[in-house]
Amino acid sequence: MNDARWLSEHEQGVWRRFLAATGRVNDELERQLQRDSGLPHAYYEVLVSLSEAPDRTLRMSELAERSRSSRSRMSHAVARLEQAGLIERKGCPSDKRGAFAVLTEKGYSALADAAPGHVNAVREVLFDTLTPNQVRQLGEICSAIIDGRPADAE
Amino acid sequence: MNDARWLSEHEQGVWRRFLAATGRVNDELERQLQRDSGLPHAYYEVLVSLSEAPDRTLRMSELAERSRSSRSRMSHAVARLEQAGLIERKGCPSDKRGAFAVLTEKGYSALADAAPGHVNAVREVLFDTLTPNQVRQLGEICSAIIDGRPADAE
DNA sequence: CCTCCGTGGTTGAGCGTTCAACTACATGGT
DNA sequence: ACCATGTAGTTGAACGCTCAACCACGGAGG
Repeated sequence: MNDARWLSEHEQGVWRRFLAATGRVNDELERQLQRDSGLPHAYYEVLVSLSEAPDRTLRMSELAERSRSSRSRMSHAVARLEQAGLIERKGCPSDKRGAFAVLTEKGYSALADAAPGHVNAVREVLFDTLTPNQVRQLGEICSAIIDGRPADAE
Repeated sequence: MNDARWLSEHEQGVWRRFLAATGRVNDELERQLQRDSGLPHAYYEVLVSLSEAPDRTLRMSELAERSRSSRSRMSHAVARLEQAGLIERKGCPSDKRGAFAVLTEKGYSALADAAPGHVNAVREVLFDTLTPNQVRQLGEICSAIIDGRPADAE
């Protein structure tokens, strides 16, 4: 068990705190949303994506991309949200394989009801605990991770 | 939909990148571990906790705490890992309600086999993309989030 | 001793995610 | 026109997590 580039003591500390911190953020959000709106965070984000799209409508694959989700997952999710009346499916005339997901009125108000509590939870668990400088740093760190290569930061 | 402390443009950008970045890290690790070892990341961490404990043994509740997990989840997890032969359960003589989880030899070698690839994945997705300064910043940010209150950082 | 409550841990149902098929349609080449 | 290949989306089974209920034991008070 000693033939690889192990983490230094410091790196290991950061890594464990990273897991603890991101775990805490996720758990907090998940519990808050589930408790107050009966929605998993992933489904909440689907509603957000649709609410921001023109005509509150998106292709399934667009929706999957924006939620960084697989097509399969989105299929299941939309099925569930449809049966809850928050989304409707519509076929695509120009490409008969395609399908649109449309946010219903009920879906929009569910989102509007859920949003304030959600934003509040995000503030409490993240932004209220960080200095403005740390928020900026976190933004750059996340950009670097997303891009998957070193970013030029101070 | 306008009666709460909404996020500023900048905060929203950071928040979305935060979700994308942490999602990416999680997905990457989950896939790598599942592919190369057939273990979910959560189960891998259980093995790590046990491997670091004296006699490679821990009480169920200790194990749950260290993995920031519920007792129920740990019960299911240990059941699964036991049936895979990586862990054994032992009763506690002094408190007949209690139960110990013990890492087996097979469990230890499964961990030893999985560790290098895992560490490598952690490096690739996180530490290789950040400057040393950013790593330090990330550590402090995570500490602040864990503590749930502002930390005094530069 | 007995009762009451708190604790350690397990169980089962319900749900979301994953993975590997699978259907249906589009598109390019011959 | 035909076939191959690729793309859009769905489906079902397996699995992990959550939640509420539950069992078994320990400890304190009467």
